[in-house]
Amino acid sequence: MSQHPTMRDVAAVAGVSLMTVSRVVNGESTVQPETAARVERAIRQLGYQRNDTARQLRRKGQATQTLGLVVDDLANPFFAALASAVEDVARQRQYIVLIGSSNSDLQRERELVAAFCARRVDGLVIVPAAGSHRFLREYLAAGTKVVCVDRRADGLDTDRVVVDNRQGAVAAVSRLLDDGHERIAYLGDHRDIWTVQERYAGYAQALAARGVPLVPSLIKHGLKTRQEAAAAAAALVRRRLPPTAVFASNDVMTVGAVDGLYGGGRPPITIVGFDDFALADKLSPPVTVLAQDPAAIGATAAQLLFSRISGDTSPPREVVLATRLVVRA
Amino acid sequence: MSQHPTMRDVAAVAGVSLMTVSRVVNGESTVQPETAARVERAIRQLGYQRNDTARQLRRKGQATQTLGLVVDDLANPFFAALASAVEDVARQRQYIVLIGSSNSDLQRERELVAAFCARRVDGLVIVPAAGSHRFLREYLAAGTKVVCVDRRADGLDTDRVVVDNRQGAVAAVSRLLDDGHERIAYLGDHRDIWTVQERYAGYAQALAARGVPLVPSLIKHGLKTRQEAAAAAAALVRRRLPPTAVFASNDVMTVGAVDGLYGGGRPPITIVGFDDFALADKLSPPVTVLAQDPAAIGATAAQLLFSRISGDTSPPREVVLATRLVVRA
DNA sequence: TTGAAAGCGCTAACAG
DNA sequence: CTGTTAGCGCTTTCAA
Repeated sequence: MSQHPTMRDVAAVAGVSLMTVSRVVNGESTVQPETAARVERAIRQLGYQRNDTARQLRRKGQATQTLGLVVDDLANPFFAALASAVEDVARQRQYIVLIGSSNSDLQRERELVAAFCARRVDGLVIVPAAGSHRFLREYLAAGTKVVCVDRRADGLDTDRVVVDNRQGAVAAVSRLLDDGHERIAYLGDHRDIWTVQERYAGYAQALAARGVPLVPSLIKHGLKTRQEAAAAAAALVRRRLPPTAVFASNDVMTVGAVDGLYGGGRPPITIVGFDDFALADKLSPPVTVLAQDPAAIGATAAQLLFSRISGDTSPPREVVLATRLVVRA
Repeated sequence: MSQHPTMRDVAAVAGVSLMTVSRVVNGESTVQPETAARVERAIRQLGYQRNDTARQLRRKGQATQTLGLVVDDLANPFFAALASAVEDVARQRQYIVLIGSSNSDLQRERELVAAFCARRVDGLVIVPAAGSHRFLREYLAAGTKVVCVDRRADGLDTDRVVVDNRQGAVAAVSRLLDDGHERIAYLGDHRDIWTVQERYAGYAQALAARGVPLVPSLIKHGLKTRQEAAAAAAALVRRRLPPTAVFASNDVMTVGAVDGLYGGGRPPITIVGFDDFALADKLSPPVTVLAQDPAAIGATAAQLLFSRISGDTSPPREVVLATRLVVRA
């Protein structure tokens, strides 16, 4: 329960000056082996561990070797995979990662960003919540690098890594139309989220391209949880004229749709969902999905961030990764 | 791209002393409103943001309000849910979280712990990798609080939160025996992981209790990935005398077993797995599981850690959470 | 090869 | 109410 010993303590025990301890701790070779050995003995004896925060303070202008990562919801496997990839890349550069979930709450996101920047992170990877991100400008102005992932940030032009949500949704819904479906329902999260907007736009665009009218009663926006999606899906099949297919705009919606539509002896309704998920191929019938690669998104974002930290000052870039329609019939 | 302005800069602009700026920044009410307003104007003008690392340095003996979290693999939904719960609890206490994955590598775990402690985290939540954790003693001695989760740490007596793995495995396998199974295969990860040991022990114990002999060729240890588990499962059914059931010792094994055993028109083999997973109930046949509550594990661990950080010095506690056998026939 | 002095950005403890 | 002084643990700079 003793406090942390300091270099001064080590110096006293080893009978040298504080500077000599500093040199040994930092592996400088200008210390006489004998002296270094005495210092190292003292270090072990006292259990000395360098205080990196104090170190960073003095080494001004130096990187803190810390990244901040703000995802929407870490418990969601999509964001978990993304976060894991960011951490992997960070590890290779000897960086450590501060993490937090915004839970789609802009205020919470701001608090996390503020807390991370107060700790002087070198860069931020952010899955932006809905709402204006002008507040980030002051951090950018102070030199903090920012890369947005998965979604575009409103009111801010930074590097970002996204997938082609609209084109993906068009492909998925077109496929359903090709297969003869006409009453295709839509299940989606709140439309203030950029990806949700794009995917819904793709849904509408694909229908319009074939002259199929949008049927408001087949369209459910604002679903936040698997349970809500399941309830919405179950309600759809109880209609006099149920849909023959459902387009689910993310993994939570898809799994919810499976909950609501599979089992119970009903003839299953075809589901196509954005985001791949484990065992989608083992359901009966299997679920066709638009697969993204969250690990690739995270890794790309982290690499982009490191190139900025290393001094790249070229104009903001947008990297658009493709989605892959995984047809499972 | 300007550097971060300091309190000194703000003071100069506002025409006050540095201390007055400090007082305003920290919301002390002893500053005359007019002066405070001038300072706040200067803060906005310069885009000043308090440097919390410098702050912590001076406020000695104070908490850094930072937690370190080391999981095995953040991309695994189980650990992601656990991590998310830790972060939730931390948020409520105004703490932020440093995170890292050990990928079952003790060396990597040590590096993460060292990096986190060098940043002077107040406490650590660790999913310990296999191997001796005596190295943690020096951090404990320095006052860092540690709670282990999911697994016991070899050679270290700290607070920990685990589930009753052995009893759970006994319950699961006994259930299979009750249903008339006798040739029950086992698929598991490397036995140097504590949970794996315990679950295998439970498997063996349940068989022994009924006088069913262990059949070495039905037992596959050391499987690390879903693919390896799938291959092992597929190999089992190609035997002359295939097992009639499989006990999968974690979610990766279970999903791999589903990969290897479901579909293809074969009569499916009964699977019982440790860890629940999404849509286990929607497979045909559905998969019976031993459900854990990773969020509860993480939240409990974080709460335990905070009680230690708050000064609780009672002897180390072990919290054992129950598993729940979710029978899906 | 080693050490002394100065100071990173901030706050505690006092003065005024 | 405001300012001055000292110093957190460390590194930079310069001197011995």
